[in-house]
Amino acid sequence: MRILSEVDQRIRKLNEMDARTDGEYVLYWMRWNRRATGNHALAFASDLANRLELPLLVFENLDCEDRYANDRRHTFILDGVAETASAIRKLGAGYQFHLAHRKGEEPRDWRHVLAGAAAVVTDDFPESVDGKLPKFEVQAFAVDASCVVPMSCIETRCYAAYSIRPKIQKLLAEYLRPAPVVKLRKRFAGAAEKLPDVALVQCEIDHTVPPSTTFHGGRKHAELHLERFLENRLRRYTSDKNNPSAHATSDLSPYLHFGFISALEVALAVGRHAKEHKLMADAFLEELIVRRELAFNFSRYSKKVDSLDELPEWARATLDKHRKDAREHEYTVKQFESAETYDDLWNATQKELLLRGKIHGYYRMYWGKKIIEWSPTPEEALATMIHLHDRYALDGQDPNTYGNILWCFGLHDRPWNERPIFGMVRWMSRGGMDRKTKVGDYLKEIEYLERTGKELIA
DNA sequence: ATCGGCTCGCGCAA
DNA sequence: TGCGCGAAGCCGAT
Repeated sequence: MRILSEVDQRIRKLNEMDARTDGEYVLYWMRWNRRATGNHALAFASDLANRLELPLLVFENLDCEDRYANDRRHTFILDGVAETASAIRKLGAGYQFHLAHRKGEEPRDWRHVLAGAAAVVTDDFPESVDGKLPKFEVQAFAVDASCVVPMSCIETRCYAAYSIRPKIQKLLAEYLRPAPVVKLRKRFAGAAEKLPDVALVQCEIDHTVPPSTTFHGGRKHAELHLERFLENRLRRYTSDKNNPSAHATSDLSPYLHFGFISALEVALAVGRHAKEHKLMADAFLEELIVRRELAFNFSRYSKKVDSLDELPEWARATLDKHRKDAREHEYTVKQFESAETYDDLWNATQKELLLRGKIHGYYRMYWGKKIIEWSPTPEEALATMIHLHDRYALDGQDPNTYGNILWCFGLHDRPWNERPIFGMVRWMSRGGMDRKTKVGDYLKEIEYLERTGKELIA
């Protein structure tokens, strides 16, 4: 009983319909949480299937609709499909995956799959990032399986970490527990459908962005990263997290973004190590939960996440006041994209994005601040950052990423000394990077990665 | 090396 | 109504 009430806050009815009595199964449309374990949406769908005495069918798909759809993201997603399929089928549910090859192509059998559903469950995600969900002609639910503390528990927009932190802390005891494991009572009948043969060349996507040199998709790789973090990195986390060449962070953001692993699963795993590394765990959980969920809160209460409109008033005013300030260096999107600035550290961070598909969190702040400094206007700087993330980052198009990018413009931050271009928005300098991080080691690492396509330290 | 000031406004105590 | 303090810093004074 407890479990159900606990799950309630995660569940949003998408309409007032009843389950269809002639339905053959409950359908879970897996979109943001591509995993078979630790998934509240899957758990709710399973529970619903049991209550209706029906089997469960999981439908996952990948289309070419995103204008930035490319080999990198497609590969990362497809890496995980066989694993997900086998794990879902082991639960006794059906699993279908559809890969669209053309833009505008409706998932094969989608109408047919929908027509057989007594009810539909899908992942809940902030609409400013997710877009509008289709109208379902059948009972439908959206479940928040992304946040540790469900987004709906925080009923106001929060202006900074300090305002969401106590709210989350208070609810953590209730929500920091594993997603329920639900045993399906009815097996999905019928032979397992063959997974699609993957021929990326045939997909109508951008083939000029190659797969990441470093990150492979799927549950197994997510778990390997988590294990490596717990074994080798967590104990150094607070001292080294802002020194990229020390590799003390989890590198889990691509896996969290595609839902191969959940923040809750990571938090619980870190919690089990917390006795030995209490302070480290606290610092990590602050970022994994408080700051990540502050970003979800921002997306949830924003109309647009890719604009400066939602910045605090002081930030918009101060950036506007300095709009016409002279730029000592100014670059075009193309120059940024191909890492052609005068600053070797900045160029290396951009190359990290081009090659690994992800920039270390600390250097990403520097990367963003410099794009503001070297762009003709704040609006163009924002557009450049979003373009580069959309195109190259495996953790792009995520509430967390929009939060990180807009932080560079003052979101969730406070004013500081007024200076050119930035006004009172916090500034970061190359001197600071040289002082606080081992820039030389990082440059070597990226140079090696660029030359060989391999990581210097495996 | 360390420290205070910078500057605004939310959120809570009173 | 007042007050403390804050998403990751910088700079200049000591």
